[in-house]
Amino acid sequence: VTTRRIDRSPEDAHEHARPKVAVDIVLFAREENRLKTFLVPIATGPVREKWAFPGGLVRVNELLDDAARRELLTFTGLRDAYLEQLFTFGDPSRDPNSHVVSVAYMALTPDPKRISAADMTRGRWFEHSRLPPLAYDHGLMADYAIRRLRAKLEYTNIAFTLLPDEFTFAELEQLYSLILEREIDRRNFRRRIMAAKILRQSPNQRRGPHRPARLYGFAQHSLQTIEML
Amino acid sequence: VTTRRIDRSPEDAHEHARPKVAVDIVLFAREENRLKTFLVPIATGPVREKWAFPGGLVRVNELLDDAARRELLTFTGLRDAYLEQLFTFGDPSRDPNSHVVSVAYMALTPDPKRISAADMTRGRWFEHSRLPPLAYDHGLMADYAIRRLRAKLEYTNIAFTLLPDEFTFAELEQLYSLILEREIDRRNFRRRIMAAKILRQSPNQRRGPHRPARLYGFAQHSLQTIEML
DNA sequence: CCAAAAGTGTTGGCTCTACACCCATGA
DNA sequence: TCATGGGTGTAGAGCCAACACTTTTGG
Repeated sequence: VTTRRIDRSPEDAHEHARPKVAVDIVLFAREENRLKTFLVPIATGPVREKWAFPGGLVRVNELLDDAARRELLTFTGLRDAYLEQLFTFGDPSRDPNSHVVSVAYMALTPDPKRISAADMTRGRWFEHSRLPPLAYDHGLMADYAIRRLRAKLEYTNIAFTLLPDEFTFAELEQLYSLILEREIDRRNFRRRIMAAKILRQSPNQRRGPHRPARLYGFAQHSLQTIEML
Repeated sequence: VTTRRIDRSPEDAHEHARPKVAVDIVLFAREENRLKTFLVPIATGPVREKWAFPGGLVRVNELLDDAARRELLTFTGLRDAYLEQLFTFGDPSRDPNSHVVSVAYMALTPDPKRISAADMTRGRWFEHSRLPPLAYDHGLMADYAIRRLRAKLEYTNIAFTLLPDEFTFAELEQLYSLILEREIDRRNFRRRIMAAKILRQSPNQRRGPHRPARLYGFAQHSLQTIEML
């Protein structure tokens, strides 16, 4: 009888002959009405001169989510970004150095500015539509992440992770338009968002050289699944 | 003899202190108009007396998909099931023996009977709605898999992986009804499936003590994304 | 001729899309 | 008073859900 997962294989005789486990984090934020992604330069090795998402090896007895949070903190100083597992990339040739299985995460933060100057020396923001050459298979990860983000915008309240506590309807609409890369009808959009009941209205207003805008916040800061577009 | 049944800190603190990588496969098939899942008994160790999905460690320089195919072949003899990565489970406590990060896959096959008698000694089919106690976090995997399958039934032609080359419309409808656990209106269903243009009509018929049924097959045996329910 | 499953259309309600003008404010 | 962005309603089209009877065969 074949039993499960008892370490019998020849590889296991020598302990190092196992794939390593890493996490990589595709961090998105909205800045200057652009969708941006945080990248770190690779200084040495076969893929130097390229950029990569923040990431690193998972430690023994560490949760995957914790490893992702730890690496994100290390590279950006962010402590409370939204995190979501995307996909696991395991092609042995994805990293020319050794066989690394990488669990890709998407991270979303409302304030890219919170990354301190010190942390900014470790990497920088790029406009998502104009990424530099990426190391490993990080181009695949970028594609996967943006597709997931687009999909979730349409059927969840995930936008709360990318907006500050208070924002105008126009800002919410711009966020959608930006990420989905299409124009959005203001009236239909407002009607649907209101029907979804995911916003609370704030007593405050945003003022400017024009009619003041009402401010809103998300009613819940946890992911809700609701058909909205 | 099992190596490293319990690999604990003294050794793990050093260079071998890395999580292992495994794959686990949630295999679904339709049999006797029930949705069934293949499980393997755990013979020994802390979780004996429980059942688990087929799976095992990923080898160095092996693709994740290849590892999943290999383990599926080992446990079931199936060579050409549909395979799709689901999610990666990495809680260090999920396996009491050691820290194993497991990449869960969903597998789908049209003919559960193809599993030979020899392979059936390694495990057996269970009705998905009546699973025995599962080892590790395989209950989570089962949930994740069925949710993914339900979702994909609604917006892809994934049903081709669970049906033989030719089938009647009633069989297709039963498959949907079975997995989605709800009744389906025959007329509306037929209209939508036809509108999606995913079927080719066969010249053959299925006969019985009643009006013969036209046979159909899927036009493409590759995954297509098309809104269909 | 009976039992059993296969096959087929229509209607009303609802949802979605397209579309343009007035409002409130600061300068 | 003007420039700027904020806020609002409606009508027509298309889509979807609900619903029941006739057909074809084998026994």
